[in-house]
Amino acid sequence: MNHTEVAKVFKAFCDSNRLQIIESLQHGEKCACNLLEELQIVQSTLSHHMKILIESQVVIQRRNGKWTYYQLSDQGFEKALKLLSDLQLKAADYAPSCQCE
Amino acid sequence: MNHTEVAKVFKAFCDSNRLQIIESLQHGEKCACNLLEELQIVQSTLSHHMKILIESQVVIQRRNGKWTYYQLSDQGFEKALKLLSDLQLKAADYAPSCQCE
DNA sequence: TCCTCAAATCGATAAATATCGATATGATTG
DNA sequence: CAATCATATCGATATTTATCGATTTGAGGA
Repeated sequence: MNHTEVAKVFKAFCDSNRLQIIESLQHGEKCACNLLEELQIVQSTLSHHMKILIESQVVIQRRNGKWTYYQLSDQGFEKALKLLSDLQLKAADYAPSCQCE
Repeated sequence: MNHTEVAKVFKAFCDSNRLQIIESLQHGEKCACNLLEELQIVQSTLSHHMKILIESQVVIQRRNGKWTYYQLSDQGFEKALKLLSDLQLKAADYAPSCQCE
């Protein structure tokens, strides 16, 4: 996974509205209309954010007739958590400080 | 911690250059001059990214004379990991799907 | 004290992103 | 099939962010 793809995952958590959407989905599935009621944005803006959340894989969508339901993806979160912990300090092979001079 | 503050933490992981800096620091402390050699950016741009990384708390800096050293903060990463897992699905009190109709 | 050098800040510009209103798409209903 | 409704896409604009060159700041050394 290259840097651009990793960045795409964490982009999910870099916007206030997306964080609010994620929190709203913490307790289960919701349809777009419910999310729209809770947020101070119009429908096209919500659609934009949902697309980013789905691309980051932390949200999955399910269509039922003319309604679309969204829910958090445990798998997506595990993936993000793994990416994050992979970025952490590798204490085992800690190298000496650089010596500029 | 409000949404804007949470967003600030994850902003660290949303840019290719910052991800490269983090990876470069995985094996220990480095000074700005070393980072500058590795990246295809000028000094002022590096300084900009280091500021964002420090604000996100995943990097800490140490000044020694005229040199500045940067290293990853385990504490900062633990904080980010906790924030991320706190955003995850709360399976315990899973609510029924919304019923639009 | 003056000069040098590393890092931060400033100012300008380019690129990316968020937002909205309008329109298109695609499924359901009458 | 035509109308309706939920969602996606489009086009325009505003805001944010990344980037650079130039300047400032602040510590050391001559």
